[in-house]
Amino acid sequence: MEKELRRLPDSELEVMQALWELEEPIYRAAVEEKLAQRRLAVTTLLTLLTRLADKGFVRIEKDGRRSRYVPLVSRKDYQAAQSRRFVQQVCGGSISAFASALCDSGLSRGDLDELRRLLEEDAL
Amino acid sequence: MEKELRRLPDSELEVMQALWELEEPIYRAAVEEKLAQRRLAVTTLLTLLTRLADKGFVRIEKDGRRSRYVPLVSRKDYQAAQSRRFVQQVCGGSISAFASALCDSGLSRGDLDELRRLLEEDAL
DNA sequence: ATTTTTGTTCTACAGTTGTAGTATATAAAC
DNA sequence: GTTTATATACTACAACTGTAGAACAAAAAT
Repeated sequence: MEKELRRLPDSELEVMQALWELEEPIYRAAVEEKLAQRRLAVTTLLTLLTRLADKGFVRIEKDGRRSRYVPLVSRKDYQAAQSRRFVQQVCGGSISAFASALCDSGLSRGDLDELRRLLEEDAL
Repeated sequence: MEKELRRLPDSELEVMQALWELEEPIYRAAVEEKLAQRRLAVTTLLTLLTRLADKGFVRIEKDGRRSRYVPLVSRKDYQAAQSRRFVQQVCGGSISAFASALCDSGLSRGDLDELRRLLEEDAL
């Protein structure tokens, strides 16, 4: 959980999100379908998958003419690493700044309450 | 508070952080000093300030040969906007995912408790 | 007045990101 | 076996980012 995962660019993150939601084995077609609303050219998607592999987020396994895409970083680890980065970089490590930011972020009162409740639960 | 502020690249954000910590009027020398540990070439800093101006985050006012740099976006607004973006983009809008991410983020127990307390306070 | 310093603007350039066309290999259909 | 459809790899390219040297203007020093 303590890995220093680099922040992914938006387009690559979207692809990772798709991978995280799919069940292995994952082939290109499934990713494409999951990202249907994006309307990416097939080659664009393949480029992004290759870049994710270059960065160590995905392993590409050949399976005949096709490829299987295996996520190497878990969603959980990525989210945890980026949360840390966010508090550090955007809020200068200040928890109070972070709390105010959340309160002003446009999250609903309900969301904020839920967050508080979840933090409480976890504290036990 | 509801502005859609674009995410700044790391280097530009660092400069903004410096601007937010300084008191106006802000001249280049002060920013340079605040960022002393970065050891940027003067021209690099000036490039970043210009780019921030292009993006509407800073206004540059001529004062003889020198320039004053006036932040146009408040730290608070930026942090709020980026918090929203973070929950949406990284956590897919899921508060529970966000809460777990925070718990796994390496923030200390104390920090998490403080965050919960601050959210509670604000809820009143 | 000339040299030196200082402050900014221009130009530059490699690496990253967003996006996709072209080429190539191979499997499927005829 | 030749045509056709697929899947991936290679190439491309503009915009953005990180970083800074070169050019230029003006003020300060001599």
